[in-house]
Amino acid sequence: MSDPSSSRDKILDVAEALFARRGYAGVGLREVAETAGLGKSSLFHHFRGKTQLYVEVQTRVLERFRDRLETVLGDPRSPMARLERAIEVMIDELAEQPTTARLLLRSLFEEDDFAGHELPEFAHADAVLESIIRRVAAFLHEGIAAGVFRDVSVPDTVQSLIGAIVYHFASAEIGEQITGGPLFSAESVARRRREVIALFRHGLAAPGLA
Amino acid sequence: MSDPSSSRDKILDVAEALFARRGYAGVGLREVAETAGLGKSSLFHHFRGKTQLYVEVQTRVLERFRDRLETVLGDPRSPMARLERAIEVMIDELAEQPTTARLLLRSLFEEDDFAGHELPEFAHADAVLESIIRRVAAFLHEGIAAGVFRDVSVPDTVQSLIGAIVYHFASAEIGEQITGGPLFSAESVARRRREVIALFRHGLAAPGLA
DNA sequence: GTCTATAGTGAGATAGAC
DNA sequence: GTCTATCTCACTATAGAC
Repeated sequence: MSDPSSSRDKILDVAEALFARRGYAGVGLREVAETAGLGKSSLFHHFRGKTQLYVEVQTRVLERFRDRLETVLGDPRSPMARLERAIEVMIDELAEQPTTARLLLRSLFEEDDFAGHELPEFAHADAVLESIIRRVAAFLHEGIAAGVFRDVSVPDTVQSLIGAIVYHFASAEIGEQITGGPLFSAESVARRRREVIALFRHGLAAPGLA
Repeated sequence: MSDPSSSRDKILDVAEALFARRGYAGVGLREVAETAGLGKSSLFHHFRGKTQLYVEVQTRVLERFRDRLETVLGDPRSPMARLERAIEVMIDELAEQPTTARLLLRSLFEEDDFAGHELPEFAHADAVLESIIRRVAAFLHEGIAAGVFRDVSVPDTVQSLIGAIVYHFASAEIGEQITGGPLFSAESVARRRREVIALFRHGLAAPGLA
């Protein structure tokens, strides 16, 4: 979370927490403003409107995620070692910031929820998301070409990774009901890392390379 | 989808489609009523309010899902064969009704979005969801005890299954961007079935039983 | 069982003083 | 850069005629 020295950053931080919990339509600007310690009208000095605020929140989250993923997928290890490190890094990123997974999941399936598709900021957020997806897909193709991974469908594997990693940390109350404990405790996160890595290591490994 | 002979069913069908796309807060009763061919006030003759309507929509979806899952997990085959059939059945259920996955995913991480936790209908919907989760967890425990599955964390595996199956069909526009084609076409669904089954067959199999 | 009319509230957004 | 005041609109819900 950025240093909320300026009002702008404070608003973004507050809006991130609220949008993550209740989504675009479920949050009112009055609540954002009051939580940030401002009057409602002051928001419009910093953002052109609700949709722009939402898109900027999403963009911050997507860029944070992309930056951490970029560094780990680019290093010169074996595909399997990089897969495991990438899963670790993504899980750690989502575990450190409980709002991230929910916002990410919302950005993945909520496109209909708000009107902002025409904003220039929306195009940028979309480009960041697309670059993340392309980066992961390219990495999987490498691993298949190297004979380390099975000849899986890359798009389906991307979807399964998103499902296993992002959904879990977005699932909140239900996730805690399923796991029978907190999602974000150190031991719960460590177990999730182990389990997801094991699932995909066994699930993707080329035959004979188990 | 039920036969919309009665106004009540028609309203439920319309509300299901709208809530799936835009969530609880994103849908207004005016739009529901008009799409169903009624005046806004007529909704209140059939439902006590917006939250009850939403919970009934969710309940219908959850019960449909539970019923199909129940039959396949109970049959007397090997755990691995049942796992594969269960994945097939769940995917087919989500593929036949494009609204189902989105509503299911919303019910899994949107608990904060609306106030209806005190409704008696909510308790029932919650019980259905819990029974689905318990049923899957019990099945995984059986397979581990039989030595067919690795000694995985059952809750984490439940979460990974939900992620891989439900998220994919809820991902809509982004999912189509990732896969480069429609999510609900026959070939896309068939590929998803193959890929998810393969991932979990290899990912869960006990060593030496690949 | 559906309608019109309306109450009552809160939303997003704007104008303009300070 | 923040505020008060206000506009306009949509929302959930209710009352009561037909």
